[in-house]
Amino acid sequence: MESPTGDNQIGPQGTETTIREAQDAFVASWGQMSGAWGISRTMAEVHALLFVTGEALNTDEVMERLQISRGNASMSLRALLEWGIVSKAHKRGDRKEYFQAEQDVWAMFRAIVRERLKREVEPLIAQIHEIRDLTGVKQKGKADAISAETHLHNERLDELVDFFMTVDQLGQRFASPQGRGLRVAAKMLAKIS
Amino acid sequence: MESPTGDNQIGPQGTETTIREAQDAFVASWGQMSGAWGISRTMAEVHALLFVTGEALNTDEVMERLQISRGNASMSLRALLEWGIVSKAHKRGDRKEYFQAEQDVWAMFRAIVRERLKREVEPLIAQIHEIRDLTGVKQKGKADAISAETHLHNERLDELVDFFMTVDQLGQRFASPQGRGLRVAAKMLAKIS
DNA sequence: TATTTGTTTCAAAAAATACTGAAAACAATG
DNA sequence: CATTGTTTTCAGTATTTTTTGAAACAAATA
Repeated sequence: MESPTGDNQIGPQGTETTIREAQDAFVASWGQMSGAWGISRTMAEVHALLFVTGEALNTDEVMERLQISRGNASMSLRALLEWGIVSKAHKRGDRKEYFQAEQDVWAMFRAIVRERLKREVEPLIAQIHEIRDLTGVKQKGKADAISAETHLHNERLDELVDFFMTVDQLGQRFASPQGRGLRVAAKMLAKIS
Repeated sequence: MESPTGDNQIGPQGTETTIREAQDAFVASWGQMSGAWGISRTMAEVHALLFVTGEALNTDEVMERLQISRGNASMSLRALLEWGIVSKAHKRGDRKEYFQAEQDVWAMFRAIVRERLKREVEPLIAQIHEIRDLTGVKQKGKADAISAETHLHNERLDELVDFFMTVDQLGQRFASPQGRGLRVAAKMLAKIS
């Protein structure tokens, strides 16, 4: 079939082809992980595309490159904006909106951690707290007539809440803008064998 | 309807009812998180049930309590065994297999981290490495005729691999049996404000 | 204000995923 | 090795999630 788009096939054809293949392979690879992270395949692929090209693309370019519908592209891009790992951009003399991915990998994962704490960990802590209160408020002093079974149940939930609160606090530190320094700390810590 | 099972309704009825409700609430709550973690709702619920009751239950008890089919229960339990957060147990004079959840919350998350590194992070590192090699092997010395675009592409993937390798190494330390000590370290680190 | 261009929404369709239930495989016991 | 009790498998079905595409909406232009 003939190419309907006037694609920029500058430079030696071999090189250009290879980079496009590498990009496509990355998009597919990133998309495969989507299931494990609780996001849709398309959302992961759109992010992968923006990240790996490093360019600011508009909705039509994303649709064309990933062969997806307009609605799907629109929703995926909006979700990525909400996650804070993609931002809007504009080009002079063009009314279309362009989208670009955060290029700093550490900044990108700080944003992801921030968002997952907010969406998953914190609501879970709140819920477990509520459930915990069903079987007696946490207070050492009260020598109430609590069955051994209830006591164990309470201890299990307390331990869980404690764990998630630690995760939340650690995550917050990592995710905060000041958390930048953690990049160095983490790499050092990881290396010590 | 009449209760077909001779359930152990020992103790004051009020107390027993409350703990059952708290357990059910926890099962539901834990089940809700399943989507975000890429596992099925049932698998999360089965784990929640075993964790929150602290008991060793057999397949029929799990089926009855969660109102799920035998096949579903069997597959969920096996998956949990593979994750290493549930183990088999046996009762004297009973041919059925019983299942119990890891009760130490930190040990449980060490197992989860270990498994997720193995299933998700490490394969991803391998894949990105392959993709990276499509556009030239990593070697500073080679003053090859590489386009600026390719150079940037390579840098992006290198940064990503580097990040995931750091995560993998940090995770391994946390997940290792020796990582036990990290529990204390993490709690301390989280508290410093 | 009408027109043109671009974006969002959402009901319906498609695709992916999870669940059931019954049969097969397996294991313990006499 | 036949019987009985238990677990696993898997084809078919049900449910949930994702995607499409067209209408509604919004913003800029003439």
